Amino acid sequence: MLAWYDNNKREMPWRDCGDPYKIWISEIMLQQTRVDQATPYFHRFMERFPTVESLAKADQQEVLKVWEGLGYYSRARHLHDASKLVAEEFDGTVPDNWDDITELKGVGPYTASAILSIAYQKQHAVVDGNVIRVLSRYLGIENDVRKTATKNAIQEAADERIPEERPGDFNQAVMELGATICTPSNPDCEGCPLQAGCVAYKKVKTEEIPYKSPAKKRPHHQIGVGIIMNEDEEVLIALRPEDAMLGGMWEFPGGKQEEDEDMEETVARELNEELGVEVAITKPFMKLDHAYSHFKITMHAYLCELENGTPSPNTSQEVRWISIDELEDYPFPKANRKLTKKLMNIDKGQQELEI
DNA sequence: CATGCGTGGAG
DNA sequence: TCTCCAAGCAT
Repeated sequence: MLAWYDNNKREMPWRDCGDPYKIWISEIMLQQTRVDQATPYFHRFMERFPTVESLAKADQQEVLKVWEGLGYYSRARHLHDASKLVAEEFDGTVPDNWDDITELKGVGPYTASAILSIAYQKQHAVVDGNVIRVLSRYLGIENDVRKTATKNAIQEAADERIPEERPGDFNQAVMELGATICTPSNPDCEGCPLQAGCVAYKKVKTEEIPYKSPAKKRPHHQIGVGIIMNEDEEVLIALRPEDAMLGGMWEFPGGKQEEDEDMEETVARELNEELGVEVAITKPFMKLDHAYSHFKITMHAYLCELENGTPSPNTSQEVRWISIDELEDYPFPKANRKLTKKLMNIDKGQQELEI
């Protein structure tokens, strides 16, 4: 296993650096995220926040701005909170033991094991999606891997096999094998160093194992959004509640279409509920599809004008009028970012025409 | 213990 | 276009 890894390991941001802070950041970013997607974010993050102290001193908005586009934004908020704990309670050093490190927000069994084994050579086995796939096939575990009980059994099996020597490399080897050889479909069994002892291979069951019960279908919602523009060509944006989905990110106000309601009515109603104002719809601006983790939307955005009232943050932390130029300075989630990009492109085009 | 949380790439 | 899935965690 280790010999295979030494000959086949890919370039990893944390490899050979041994810096617990870098490994911590990497592992948080890699939760539910592919290496290729996280890598550029890792480099930008380290450039902006090179030390625990620099991260602990930063504003949450700065952290979320660097995280923008990576998703699962609670990871960024929890990481930021945890950096303050490390700075204040652990002398700026990432803890090197289970009890302390699992006190950090966002650090669960996987991340704790990864940091302790890779940064500190401690004997803790990681269990992630790759390990679940490799071990379920290798051991012939046919139970539903969505179940907690099955994952617990795999954790036990991994704990029994984590070696005293090079535990971090062993963990990375299993994950790497899962990412490159023991893939979900069409695994490369002929190139696999574990073929001889693999139950799934012997039983010709690599397609049946791991067994996963069917996922629930994601509902599809129609969302109406209002881009309110004032005489100074500023637009109104709202800061989402801390503990909500996309918490701490900015957005254009809006919400779900209700039955017997056309989309312009939806926008007017939502803006009235969220801001306490009356608006007039100026014209349709953009329609786009987007998929979140557990539902899908079609977003219908309209340009609006304020007719009555002063916007107040009824359902948000804060509302703010900003110029089109400033939109890029604020952290927006993906769907809203598509709207700001179009606004910025139009704005730029007009300026060029005026010149 | 089950469910809610983003996004982008692959098939 | 659609579904699945990827180095999980908090609640």
